[in-house]
This record gives sequence, structure tokens and C-alpha cells, in this order.
Amino acid sequence: MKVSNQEIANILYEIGEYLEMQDVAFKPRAYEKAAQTIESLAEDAGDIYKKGGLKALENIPGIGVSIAEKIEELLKTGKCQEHELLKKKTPVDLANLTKVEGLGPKKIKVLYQKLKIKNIGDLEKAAKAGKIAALEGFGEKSEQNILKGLEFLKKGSGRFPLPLIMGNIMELRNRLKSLKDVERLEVAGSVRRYKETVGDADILVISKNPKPIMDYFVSMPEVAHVYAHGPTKSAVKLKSGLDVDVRIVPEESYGAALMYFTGSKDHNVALRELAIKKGYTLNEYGLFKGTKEKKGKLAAGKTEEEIYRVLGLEYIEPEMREMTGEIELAQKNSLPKIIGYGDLKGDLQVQTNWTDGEKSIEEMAMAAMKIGLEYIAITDHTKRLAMTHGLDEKRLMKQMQEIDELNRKFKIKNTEFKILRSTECDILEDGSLDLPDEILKKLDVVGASVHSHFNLSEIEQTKRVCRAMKNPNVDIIFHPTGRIVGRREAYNLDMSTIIKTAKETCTILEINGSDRLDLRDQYIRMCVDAGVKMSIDSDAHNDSQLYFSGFGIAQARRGWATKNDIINAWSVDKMLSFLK
DNA sequence: GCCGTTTTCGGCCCGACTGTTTTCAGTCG
Repeated sequence: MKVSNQEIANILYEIGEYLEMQDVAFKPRAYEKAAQTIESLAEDAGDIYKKGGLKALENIPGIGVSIAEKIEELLKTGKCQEHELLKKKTPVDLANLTKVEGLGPKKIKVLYQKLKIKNIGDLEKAAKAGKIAALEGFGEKSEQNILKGLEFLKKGSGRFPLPLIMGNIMELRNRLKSLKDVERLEVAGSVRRYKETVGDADILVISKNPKPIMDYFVSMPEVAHVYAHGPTKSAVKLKSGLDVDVRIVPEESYGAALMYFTGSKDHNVALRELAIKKGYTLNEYGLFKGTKEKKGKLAAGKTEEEIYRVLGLEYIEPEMREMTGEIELAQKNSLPKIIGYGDLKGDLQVQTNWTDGEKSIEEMAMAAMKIGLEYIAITDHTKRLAMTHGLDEKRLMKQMQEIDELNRKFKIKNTEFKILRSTECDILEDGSLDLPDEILKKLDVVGASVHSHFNLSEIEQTKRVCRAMKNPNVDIIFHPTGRIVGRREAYNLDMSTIIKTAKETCTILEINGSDRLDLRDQYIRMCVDAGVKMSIDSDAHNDSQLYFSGFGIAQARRGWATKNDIINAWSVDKMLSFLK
């Protein structure tokens, strides 16, 4: 029986919520934590169990004997006795009911006990019939909020791919920043951590006069719903579906508030626990001597750096604050020095108007030069992708000539910039390539990627990509997993095997900017650990898309990659000499 | 239920806002 990590996590979440209903202390948090951990594992819990048994499961942080046994039971039978019992007692559709804003386990329990509400349908009926307002602990307002919450749920907003929503967030930021009472403003939260999808934007403001800012914020024309409107904290939902929170703090708390508001939540909790151990209390206003009850003098708060320092930690970059071991390393002063946003020297995937791009080779080169790059690779599609007018041998030869001429032109003008002859060669169904080896040999860099037969089995798909990597001419696998954030799932691949084969064959795996963002962060981390090199490319189809690489850098930082791991952070000569 | 540079037992992050209440529980992040 195959039980996915997500299915296991969902059951654990539900057990936690049921325990919460019964007012059980602490256990709900333990289950929630365990569920989060399982949810974000790169490896299948089933595989971990198969390899190392119960002990291996217990070695996962946050998983102890009891939860490990439940996971084992789930893997073996697809069910968990305790979960079944809890479910029998309160047979409600927890997963969907908790999605309604403002509804948690306690209220759901009351709704079930008093009105026999089991699911979203029951809830809507009861609310429309005015039955909920009459309940003790609820009221007119609660009923209206439930109806509103149901409406938003139907529209199904959820999370947004960061590359697609970043522009809107920046526009909003600039508008708020221009208000006269705003002294300082920063977008924190998952946006600052560059998570690939974001559910909300958290905006931190320094101001001595918060009220007019908050009043403006909640009454902006694009606001669809106001969750909260207080003097220091307000929250709204925009018509686009994006939630936005604004928090206003005094200047001396800026660092503490930025840290608190950047998260991740688990990272914050760990810092607060560490603070307690060291005799401090940490909240969004600062790091204080003493306990929560007997709070003493402010020890740090103005900058994040000083708070980390007082806690005995090295500064931790926002992209690394995901509780994947960063705190332990920061204590030992041994965090990796991750790649910086200005560190790329080249771009190894750029399309032109030879196929589905919009600009000429020269125009793309000039644009790349303008943003400070030293080289780009021209990687137009190959003939198999007929809809893009993919290049055959003849046209590719012609393109190489044009590139050679442009390079000569640059040299005459005393420009160091270099255009590399390259391709995004199609990987065919059997793992062979769309162009013969004789022509691939003539290129400076060979990229290859999958654009068809997405539905092969995991074994076949993995074999296909591995065969391409074993070709001595293939340097890079572009967008290796094929997923598109928020739009398309990755194709079936065994990434451990892909990464192992990349190492053996000295093949580069690409971190694709734009909204693909594969490799995802955990896979980047696996590559770093395995010593597999990567490239970060924009996949630009016009001159204004070269900045997409920035999202790729963010993803690389989330995967703890250093300059040494990213071949296009190297000079063109060093990069070329590394290739097969 | 989990965890350990105070601990294998006794702790477990912290605060804002709302709505329903007359002082606070529930939810959220």
C-alpha cells in the first residue's frame, strides 16, 4: 500500500485537532509539529520506513515512539486506530471546516454537538437559516463571518506563486510607503523568505502615528474584507484573494518585529525557547532580561543582528529560517555562506526569436550586459518542439555563425561579454536526444530538457532523464522536474536517483527562475550535500525577463547553495572548463 | 507527545484582535 507524506500529515493534523477539541494540553502541538515535518520531508516516509524501520521514523525530529508507531500503522494498513476512534466520536470534515476563517476545533465541536454540523454544506445551511447566531458563544457577527468565510472558500484563493504576485506586492508596498506618517516600511513574512508560494503579505511599519495608516489600509479600494483593524495590527483580504497584514511598531523594536514578522513560525518558536534557556524573553518588541511575568530590561531589539548575537547565534539569512538545522549551525558559527543576489556572472538559459523568444540574440546580449552579466548561453528549442519552430541541424549551424560574428563584434569594441553557443535540446521519450552528437559536440554548452510524455511511470521517466545525463555531450538538465509552481505537478521522478546519476556523470541540474523554480529547495539541499553542481537561469523569452534569475537565486539560498555550488556564479572560463 | 549544554521528568512561545462576554476564550500568525 502506498501512503503519501501528505496523507500521513493530514491524519496527524486531524488527530491534533481532535485532541484540541477535548482540551488536551500540549499534545495537539506535538501532532501539528509532526505533521508539518512529515509534510515537508523530501523523502517518502514509506521509503524511510522501508529502509530503517520504526527506528528511522523515530529519528525524524518531532517524531517519537508514539507517532512513529502511528505512521507505521498508516503505512501498513492505510488507517490509524486512534484516528478512527476520534473520528467516530466527532465525525466531521475537519480538513475543510478548519479552512473557514475564524473556525477552529473548539467552535467546530460546538457546531457539531448543538447543530449536528458535519461539513461545509451543513454549515452553510445552518448559517443561512440563522441557527448559528442563536448558539451560546456565537452571535450575529459570527454567523456573518462564517458566511463570508464560506464565500471566500468557494472562490478558492489560497496560495500564490511568488514570481507571479511579487509585482502586485511591490506596488502595494510603494503606495503605503508614500503615506506621510510612515517612517519605515518593509515586506516581511514568507515574501522576505522568498517562499515559492505565499498566502499572505506581512508588512511591517515604523510610525509614531499609526492610526491614519491603519485607517487608509483597511479602506483601500481593493480590500474585500477586513479581518482585524486595531491600532498596531490590521489584516485584510484583497479582491485578488491575497491576505495582507500590517503591523506597526516603535523604532526601538524594529529588529525584533522584523524577526517576528519574517518567521518562519517554527524558527521564531525555537528562538523564543532558546531565549528562555538563556534567561530572556523574546517577543515582537524585543529581547528582554527575565521571564514573561517578570520582564526586565531590553537587551536587544533594534536590529535582527543584535538579537541573534545576544542569543549566541550567527546572523541567519531570512531564506534559511525554516527550521531545517539553521539554529544549531548558527550556534556553532558554521552556517554556509550562501550565494548573494548579485553573484551571478552569466545566464545559461535564454531564448531568442529564432524560436519562441521575442528578441534577437544581440538584443538579449545587450540586455544581459546592461544588468551586469558577463555571458549568456543562447538556448533555443530543437526541432521536436515544432510549435516553437525548433531548430534543426541546419538552422542551429546558422545560429552558431551569427553568435560567432557577434562575439567578434564585441571583441572589436573591446567588450569582454561572451555569447555561448548552446541549445535546449529535447529529450525524446526513450531518453535519446533530438539532435545528433556530431552537432552537440560543436556547442559550448548543451542543455537538455523534457517537454513531452509527462505521464511515464516513475521508473521509465527516471530512466529517460538518466539516459540523457549519460550522454557525454549533455552538460545541463534544464528544469529537471518539470513542475510549474501552482500550475503543474512535477513528473514522476526518483530524485535520489537523478541526483546520484548527475554526480556520477558530472551533469549540472538547473534551478530555473520564472515560475518553475525547480529544483525546489529540498532538492537543492540534496544536490549541495551530494556535491552536484547547479546553474541558476532566467529562461528569459524577452529582454525584460532576465531578472527572473533573482527568484532562482532566492530558491538557491533557500537550499543553502553557495557560490561554489552554482556554475554560472563562476567566470566563463572556469565554468566552461568544468563542463564535460 | 516530544525532548534534553539546567532535565529521562517536567517543562512546553508570545501577543493582538474579535466577539461574546462583563473578564475572557478562541483564533491567528
